[in-house]
Amino acid sequence: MKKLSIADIAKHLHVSKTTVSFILNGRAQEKRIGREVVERVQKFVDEVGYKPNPLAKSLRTGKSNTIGLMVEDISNPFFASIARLIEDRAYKNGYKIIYCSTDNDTAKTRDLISMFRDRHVDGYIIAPPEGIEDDISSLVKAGMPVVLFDRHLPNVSTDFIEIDNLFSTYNATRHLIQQGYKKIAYITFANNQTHMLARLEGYHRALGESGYESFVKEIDFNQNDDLITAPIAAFLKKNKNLDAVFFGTNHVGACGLKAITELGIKVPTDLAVISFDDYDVFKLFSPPITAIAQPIEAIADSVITVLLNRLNTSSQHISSQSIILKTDLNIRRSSKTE
Amino acid sequence: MKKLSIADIAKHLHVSKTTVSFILNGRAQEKRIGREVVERVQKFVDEVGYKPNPLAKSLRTGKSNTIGLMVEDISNPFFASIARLIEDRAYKNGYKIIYCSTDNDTAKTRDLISMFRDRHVDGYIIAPPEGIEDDISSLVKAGMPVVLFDRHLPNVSTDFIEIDNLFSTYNATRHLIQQGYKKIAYITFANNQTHMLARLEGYHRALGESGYESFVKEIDFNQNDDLITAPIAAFLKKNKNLDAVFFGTNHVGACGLKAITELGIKVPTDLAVISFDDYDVFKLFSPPITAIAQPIEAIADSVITVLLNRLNTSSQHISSQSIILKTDLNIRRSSKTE
DNA sequence: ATGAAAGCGCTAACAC
DNA sequence: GTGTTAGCGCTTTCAT
Repeated sequence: MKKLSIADIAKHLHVSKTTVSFILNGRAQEKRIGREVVERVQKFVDEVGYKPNPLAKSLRTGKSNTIGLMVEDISNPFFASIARLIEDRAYKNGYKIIYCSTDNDTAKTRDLISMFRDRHVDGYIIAPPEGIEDDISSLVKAGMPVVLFDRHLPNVSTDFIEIDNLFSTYNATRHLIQQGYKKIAYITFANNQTHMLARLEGYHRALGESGYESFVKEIDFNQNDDLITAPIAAFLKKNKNLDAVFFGTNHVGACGLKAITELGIKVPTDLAVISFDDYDVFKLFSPPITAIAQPIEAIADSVITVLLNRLNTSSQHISSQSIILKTDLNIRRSSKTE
Repeated sequence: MKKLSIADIAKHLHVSKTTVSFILNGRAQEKRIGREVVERVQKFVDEVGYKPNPLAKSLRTGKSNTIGLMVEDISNPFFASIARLIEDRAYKNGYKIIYCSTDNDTAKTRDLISMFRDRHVDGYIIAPPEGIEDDISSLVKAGMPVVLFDRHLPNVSTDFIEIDNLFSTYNATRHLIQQGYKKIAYITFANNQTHMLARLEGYHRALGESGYESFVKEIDFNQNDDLITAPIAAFLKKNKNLDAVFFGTNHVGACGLKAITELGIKVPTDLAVISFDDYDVFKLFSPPITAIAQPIEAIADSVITVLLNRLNTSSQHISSQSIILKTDLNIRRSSKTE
């Protein structure tokens, strides 16, 4: 039983392909096609379960009903959760997602973008790595809907969704200070993108207000956890005078806890701990770790809403919009003195 | 600057589309096209960076170079990691992945399969939910390459990759028994699929050999963690006489630890703990949790190798193959008496 | 060894 | 209102 085409339907019903096509695309009314015909076509289509071939449709219309999603690493729970929510919303709106992990690697990302473009994706959702400005710009200039999230590119004018990174770390650092901690270190990935710079800035600002010294340790981004854990352990070992440590991402935080465990450091008596991103590990660690929770649902929702909006209204005249979302500081025992 | 088509190339070079097409598809030799022509075409194509439109190609050939990946939940670290590895390998082989989460929901999965089929995916990688036998069967009968993983469907003859579930739980339960534990509970999702039944069976077999009583608690699969944690907590509260507990999946394990923490149960003094699947949380919990680690890389590798193999050799005469992989029991402090 | 042309299944401009 | 038809960009048969 071969799959039937619109031509088969038309022939069987003794009407033309056009008529069927119009009806299927909901333009029957607009084209003033007779009720009776519309019903006959609808009925038959339902009966045989005919579905237009999306490939042919895409070739003809130039739209693929596909969204390209590029995250840092799909196996990172933060990105995986967001991907999950975006996926749901996209499918509900008739779009499918093709995704890939950039590893924060510019060259890889460039390849991936060109692959997406070859595949004729209709829109892009990207957590961009450094140095990818030009590629994104040319995408935008070509009229492609592009929504950035998690971070943005200052010189590229396109939609983006971010959280209030600066306030988040500022607020969390203030919390540590209020708890009486004075020697607060900040451990993070070496990264000069908006989100990480803002986080660092929030930390510095809070310390500055209290006239405290800052201790920053930057780790190179890496897929291998040992290469993250080891430098953290070394740093903590060398700086025994610290009384608190702030981890800049969930990944750094998880590796940091590994280092702390290995070194036998007691939390919070020896060292208070806060991490960016909330994560199973932080809730279950003993003591539970104070963490900055990003509003995953709200992020995913905003991202897809903004993108679908662009996709549907072909209106280029909406200039780019940015949405900044709030985070929650979940205070747990790792950062409390009493 | 419009994207050029094969016709543009042909016109520019004063050859026919056919010639260009043959050269691009590496059939120059076979078609005995002159070296000189081949080189000219190659050079020009490289120069202008021409890429054939995959949509048109797909429409014509019926192949989409797309693999459909269906997992239980892409935000589960186990599936996310596997997806990540499969993604890498697939891209390297010119395939793209479109994925979705089934939530172990048969109706949803059915819809998703039909969507994938409409999209003309070339092959399927599926962690199937219960009750989906017929749909998978008809896929297989239609000649589609389908690789199942994590679990399989006994009545469907297609390739699958699994781990040795029965031995894994048997072995881990034996370990608990050797450590002197006698009242060992097994907490798992209510599920009648091959992998979960085998795990349960391994547990029972080990207990049976020692003549110990079994205590099984089944939890309904759910997206909401609280609805998993609560019944576990209730179970543990009601059965204070237990001296060890075995969690059947990483998700149950993580929620179980939450329950244990909330109840203030001391591990392993009050209760020894083992979980299926290894996971950050288990390594960092204090004490670290003994866990059965699945060979993620090997699973992903086998899955994609088997599928690519099917995809390339159009040989239907390879009857279905199954691969069973070994797990590692990572013994940690949560299950040791001394 | 190379080219003309058919056709994959669909949409939409244009004719009637 | 409905039908005819020309493509979208590619592969491949068949003729030369």
